[in-house]
Amino acid sequence: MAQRNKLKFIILGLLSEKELTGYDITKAFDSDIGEFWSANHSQIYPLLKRLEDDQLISHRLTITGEKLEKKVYSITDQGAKELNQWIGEPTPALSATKDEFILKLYFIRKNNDPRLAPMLTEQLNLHKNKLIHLQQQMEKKFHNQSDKNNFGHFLILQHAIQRENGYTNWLIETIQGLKSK
Amino acid sequence: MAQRNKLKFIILGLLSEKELTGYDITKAFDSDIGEFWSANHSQIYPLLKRLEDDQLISHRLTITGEKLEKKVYSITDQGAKELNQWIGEPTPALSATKDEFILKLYFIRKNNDPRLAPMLTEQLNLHKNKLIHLQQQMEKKFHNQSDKNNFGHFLILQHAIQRENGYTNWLIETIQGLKSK
DNA sequence: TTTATACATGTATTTATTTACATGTTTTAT
DNA sequence: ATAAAACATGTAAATAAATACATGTATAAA
Repeated sequence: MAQRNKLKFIILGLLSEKELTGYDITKAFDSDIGEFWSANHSQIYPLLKRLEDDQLISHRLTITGEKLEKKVYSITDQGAKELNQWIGEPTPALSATKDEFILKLYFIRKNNDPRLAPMLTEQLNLHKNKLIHLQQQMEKKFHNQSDKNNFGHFLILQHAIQRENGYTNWLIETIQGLKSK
Repeated sequence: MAQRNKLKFIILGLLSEKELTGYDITKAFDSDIGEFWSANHSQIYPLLKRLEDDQLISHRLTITGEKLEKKVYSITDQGAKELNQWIGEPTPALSATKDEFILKLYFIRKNNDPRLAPMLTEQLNLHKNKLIHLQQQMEKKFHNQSDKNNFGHFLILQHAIQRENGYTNWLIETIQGLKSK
């Protein structure tokens, strides 16, 4: 599904906290943001250029070592304005969660299909690992009390943990249900 | 995120149950399949043509009324083979769940941001309605005992209900948490 | 010291997806 | 009878996103 330019707002959002290079932004999708969005550097670099043309961000050059040039991007007032406008807008659409495993499951008609157990077990492993990873993130970033300056991040981590917990429980119960037949 | 041709398998999967027109397939995304995937007719019609070129499906013409032509598509043996191969393959990737609301939440830093309560309430309404809709679907399609010939569909409905239940509970608790401050 | 890995930034190509354009028929409600 | 809604099938254009191509630097490990 071609999203309506959410990536633009992700970049603005990341830059609203601190200045970053294109590489930093790319890396963000391997950690935090990666829990709920994905993007490649080949999409990010051209978009940075476009956002700068639109005066939503600007950059300055720095040199690392002898000659490695970095473009460090910052958000402009106009960029911050657009970001906050987007956040404040209603979010009425509940987009379909495109989960390939669920899709495959839909086309399995019989409860004695021999592929069911291995499929469910594979997913259980994946979601268990994801849950562990999320719990570690939570521990690492919000150990005892919640960081007052990243409340949204705390909430989405909490939500993701809750979701993966539910997912694994459903998988476990479904696997149990298969065995008792 | 441009998916790796999942739509192809959705079409094959739908046709593996019964023959359908392009219009029928388009409609499927408004109901069942729509819970976890989306597609427009402008994507479906050209793909039907391509799948027929690849001999995974075939069609016959029928006339409704005086002259309304319909192309009724069926899956071929080769198509069924590819479908089952896909279902049997591992599904190792856990794709990011692209949820615009969660994205916005991530960029809210302060727990006293005035936008939080209305945002959470809006989502609570959406997810409550979705939950009700899913429960109605479950009641309608699998009333007393589960249909033995649509076990996968039963499972994904169960999973979706579980997920929306968790989502609404999390929203309710988060809204409660905001008030007690 | 050399090698692997991470840092850093781009472009090109292909594919996926959305929105809009375009046309006509049949059925149902008024 | 007529109008609205649903049925039915396409194409065009724009945007989003993935994969592959392309190049070079800095740092950490062996």
